[in-house]
Amino acid sequence: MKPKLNDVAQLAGVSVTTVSRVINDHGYLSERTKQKVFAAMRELHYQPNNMARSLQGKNTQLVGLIFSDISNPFFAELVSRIEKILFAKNYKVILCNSADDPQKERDYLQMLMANQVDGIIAGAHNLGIEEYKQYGLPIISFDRYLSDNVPIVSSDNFNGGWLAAQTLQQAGADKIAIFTGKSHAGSPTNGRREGYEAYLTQHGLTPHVHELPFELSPALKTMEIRTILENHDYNGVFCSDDLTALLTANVAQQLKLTIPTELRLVGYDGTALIRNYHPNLTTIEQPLADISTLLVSLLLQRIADANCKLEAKYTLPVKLIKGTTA
Amino acid sequence: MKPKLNDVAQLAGVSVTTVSRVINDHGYLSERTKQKVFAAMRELHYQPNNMARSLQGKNTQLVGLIFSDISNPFFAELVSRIEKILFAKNYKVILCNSADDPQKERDYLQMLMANQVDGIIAGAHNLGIEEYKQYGLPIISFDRYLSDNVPIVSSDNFNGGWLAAQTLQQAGADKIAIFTGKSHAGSPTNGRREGYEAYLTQHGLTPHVHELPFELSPALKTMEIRTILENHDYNGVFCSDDLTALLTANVAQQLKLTIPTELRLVGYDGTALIRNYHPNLTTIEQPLADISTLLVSLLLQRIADANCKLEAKYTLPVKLIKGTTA
DNA sequence: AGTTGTATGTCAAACGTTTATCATTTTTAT
DNA sequence: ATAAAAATGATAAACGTTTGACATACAACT
Repeated sequence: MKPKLNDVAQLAGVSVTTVSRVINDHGYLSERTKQKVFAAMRELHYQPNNMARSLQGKNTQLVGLIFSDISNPFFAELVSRIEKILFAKNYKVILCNSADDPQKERDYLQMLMANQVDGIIAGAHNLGIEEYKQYGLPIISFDRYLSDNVPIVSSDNFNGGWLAAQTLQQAGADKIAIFTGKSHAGSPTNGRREGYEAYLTQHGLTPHVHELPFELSPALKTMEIRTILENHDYNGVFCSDDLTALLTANVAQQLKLTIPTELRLVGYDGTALIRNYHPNLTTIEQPLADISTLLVSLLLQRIADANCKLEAKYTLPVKLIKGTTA
Repeated sequence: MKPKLNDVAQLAGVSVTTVSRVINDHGYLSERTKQKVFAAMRELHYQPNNMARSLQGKNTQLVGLIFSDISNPFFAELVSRIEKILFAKNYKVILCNSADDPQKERDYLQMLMANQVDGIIAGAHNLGIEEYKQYGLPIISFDRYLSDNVPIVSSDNFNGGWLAAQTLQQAGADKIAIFTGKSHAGSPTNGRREGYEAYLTQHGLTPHVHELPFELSPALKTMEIRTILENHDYNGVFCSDDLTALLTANVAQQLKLTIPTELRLVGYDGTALIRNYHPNLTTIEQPLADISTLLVSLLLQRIADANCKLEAKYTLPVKLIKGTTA
């Protein structure tokens, strides 16, 4: 069987109390006993049982991460960063792919509660989850409204949309469309569209909004995009995420539209993946490092003090990544 | 405070024993009491404390996932799939990004032990982790040798390399290089190189092996590739992963090498991401769905019966995805 | 009538750890 | 030598749940 506190105590020739004191650095302890105990722990490969510890009242040092799907590179990078930061602070991460399914999201919430997580970072795309309120658990949200007392961290979507439109115009485009996700209240892509629209109308251009349902498969999305590009003579397109921008670039190639002379293209997100493997793509970069750091930092504050006052919304600046597509 | 078993019992007007019986479906129970208890649980938003349950002997239903870095799309997709399958089977996932750092990997192992996970699926890239042996925990490995009693699931790397070489030759290439990771014993990319070499030598061609250190940044890798392509007149390149293939394609474009007429290109992995967003890339697809299913299935077998006999190695077939680059 | 099966209850031990209390011993300082 | 401080131990309660032992009650069969 696995070694337990008692076994360590026996091997070290001390009492359980002392071993526990050593582990928790509690009360008076001589250097000599500490060493004896550590030696015994090493020899037995002893690992304190976290279940028992947290039953006692200790934190579980577990954090739940709810995102729609980490096979999306944007979330993959975000989750990867968050995990790294949390691990460095001695927290572990329980991963939840909600797949944008409200029921799954609810199930995940239940499960995380049952596992006594110390807090949750959520960045899924569903809305109307009333449940987030009732659990008196520290929660921080990424780029999405969950409930009144849940702080939101996001990048400056409005300015991002504005910047994208500006970039397209300054690159010579004057018939500029936006390809974005279905807009429901609270969705982050709304801000991007609004920024885009604001820039265009302020500069005497007409916005052309095309909503591509988020859940569409890439193949279907490609078809839609092809139809759109064939039936309008846009010379500039702002895609509200980089993956859609890639699809658009593919379609442009099929249609023999040269980029950027005939069609200018701007994406959104600017993950490391895109910057590294598609350096040509002009895009709006979300500051993923800062976002991750802030998300974690806010969560830990809430965990340390459940009532600590936090802002309702934290907006981080975006950055234009100038490629060759616009 | 959070509701506990006792509160549910009081509200339902039954004993704690009965509530516990309902939850665990244990012993005789009338439909009426069951309903009463469920109603009370719902009303209180009761969630059994998993810490207490597992202390008492129940499984934690937690599985540790150790991968080098999920910001790599290949691992992102793999982890995403594994998580989905496990969630459907009522398991939760603790995510570990080992970053190919043996010390981090050791720390993660310790942590997972401390959290009483029921098992581990590991697909990191380090070797020589003796620790995997001593923990008497069900472990399944993806594409990597860990220890004698740890079953390995992998795709048919040798055949993949063979197929890639064959595809390049049949597309008209006769000076065919391979860009692969540093080869250390046990690394999966070795098989791919061996398959490539075997095909070439058997067909009277000379293998040209270029090892690009795995940890090189994409920018440095790009420089390396550029140097290589400038100094040799290869007309076919097999990259042992798709991301390197993308870099190679970028470099080819810079050097005005047309693909596939002047340079033929084959990648490896064939994630959904690549298939969806780079449908042109000819690549060798690893069966990620089958791999995930098998990894989980083997792990659950081991969890159910720690001594169940499993094969040392499970090799799944790969598939050529014919694009336009070779 | 007695037997059996079903349904519930009471009680207490157990899981592995933490922590408080009280007691005791050893060390150090004066 | 004496007091104070430091180091350890023994004991037990607590965390929330499961589970077994045992008791009781009521129904439905013979």
